[in-house]
Amino acid sequence: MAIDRSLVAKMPLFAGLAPEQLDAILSEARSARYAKNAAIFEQGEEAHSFFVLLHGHVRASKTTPTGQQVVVRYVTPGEVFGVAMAIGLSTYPATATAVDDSVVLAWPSASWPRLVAQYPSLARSTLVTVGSRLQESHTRVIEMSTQQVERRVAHALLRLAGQAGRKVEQGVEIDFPISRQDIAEMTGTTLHTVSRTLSGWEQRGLIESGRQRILLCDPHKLFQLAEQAPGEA
Amino acid sequence: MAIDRSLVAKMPLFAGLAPEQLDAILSEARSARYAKNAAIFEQGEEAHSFFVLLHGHVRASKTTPTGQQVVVRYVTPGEVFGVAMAIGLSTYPATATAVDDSVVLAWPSASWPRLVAQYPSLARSTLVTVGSRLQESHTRVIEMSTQQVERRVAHALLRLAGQAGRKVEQGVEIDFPISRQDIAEMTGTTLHTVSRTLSGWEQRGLIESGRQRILLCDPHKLFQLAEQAPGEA
DNA sequence: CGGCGTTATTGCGCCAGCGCAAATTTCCAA
DNA sequence: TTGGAAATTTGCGCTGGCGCAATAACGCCG
Repeated sequence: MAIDRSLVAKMPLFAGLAPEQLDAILSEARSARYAKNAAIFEQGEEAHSFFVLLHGHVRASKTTPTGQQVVVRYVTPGEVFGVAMAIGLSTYPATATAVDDSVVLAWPSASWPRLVAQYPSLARSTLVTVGSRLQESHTRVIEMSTQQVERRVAHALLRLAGQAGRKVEQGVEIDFPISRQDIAEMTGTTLHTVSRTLSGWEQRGLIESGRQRILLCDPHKLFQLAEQAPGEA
Repeated sequence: MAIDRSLVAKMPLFAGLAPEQLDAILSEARSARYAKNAAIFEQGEEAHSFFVLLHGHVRASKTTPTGQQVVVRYVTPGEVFGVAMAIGLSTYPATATAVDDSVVLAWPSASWPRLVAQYPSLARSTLVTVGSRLQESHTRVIEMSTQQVERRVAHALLRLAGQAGRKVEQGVEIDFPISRQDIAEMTGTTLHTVSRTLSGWEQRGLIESGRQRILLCDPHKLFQLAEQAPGEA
């Protein structure tokens, strides 16, 4: 069963490849479907494959030795993930979980060296991808170093809305199930504090939320909140 | 003035290159010396060059719009830095400052696309480098999310000692000038808290410190401190 | 050798946000 | 429809560590 070229032609990873080259690469992939909450791979496991997300949403998270979890990022369709081999790791540094029913393409990690040798643009675009994740991670470090919780949560919501926001009548809704706990693990706080923060915003009409569901009603006000200096309340 | 191949032959960036290839690459580099506290490049500036550090130590830091600084990392000899172009940026995302008299090799960023096309192993090794920095950054996010200040500072010191530790009679000394403020900016705290923490350790004989100087007398105890669960005091 | 700027130390008060715990709501499966 | 698990909300008390401010030590340079 061949995979349709049009599904992936516009992905950054495959930029600069001729249609035949793309077909050749795709012919080596298998596609797989993961149900909501299914694990795609686990932290520490042998990195047998790398992936491109076609449909759905995937959470990448790390667990500390004491069992605490931290969400590294959410993967949106079109992104690569699990590229451990490319960055010199033989095991996955994080756990990938489908947060929604998801469809992926998968290649054996063992094919990576040959693929990059054959198609140098793969190395270039992967470098750009990893580089931008490094920037994001630095941004997160800076936020955690210099901002208090409310602003961090605001930033996190706006980022999620930008990556996976679905426009609806009353605003922008985050297009996959996400809990208070998840947001806490993204922002370095506790689900209690996130709950309190969101409750406050809901009362002020900035958001509307429910079980694993968040709708941004007033992204602009939220943005002001995220950017405002500590003094100006 | 040709640059001696032996200086750089063992660097990961140049792994897998033949001696002639190495010479060809080096022939395009210029070397430069920066005095202590000199800026090598500034955040936001056009990314004209990328660098390899030959000697000395360089601090990479980011400044927030409100003027707060965060230390991204310390560069040790043999490492590349300023590879903005390779990760798709046209300006430097951080400021690089020599913390000691330092010597670098520099290539024009404009040469990067040609160099990687010519020597694909450059892309591969840069990908590994950027990937490992991503891991480090994630580690830092996790530490800031889950550990309290004392453990974070302990981790930071141990990491610095590993990268730039100089064995002396009484222990391991960090081999470049570093202030309490610097450590605060690495760990997401304030210089006051760092000072108090280090004072405490000094009284317990774990370290010895002075102006911009830190000596680890008992790295093992420090390690226990860094790894111990919050409960076990 | 003395003055000055930088860096480090330390005391004190305060508060953002954590930890605990209990109640409540929502969803799902049987 | 009902039972139960998971997610969320909220109150309360406490504390780690920040902010401020004053002092002290260090090193450089004239």
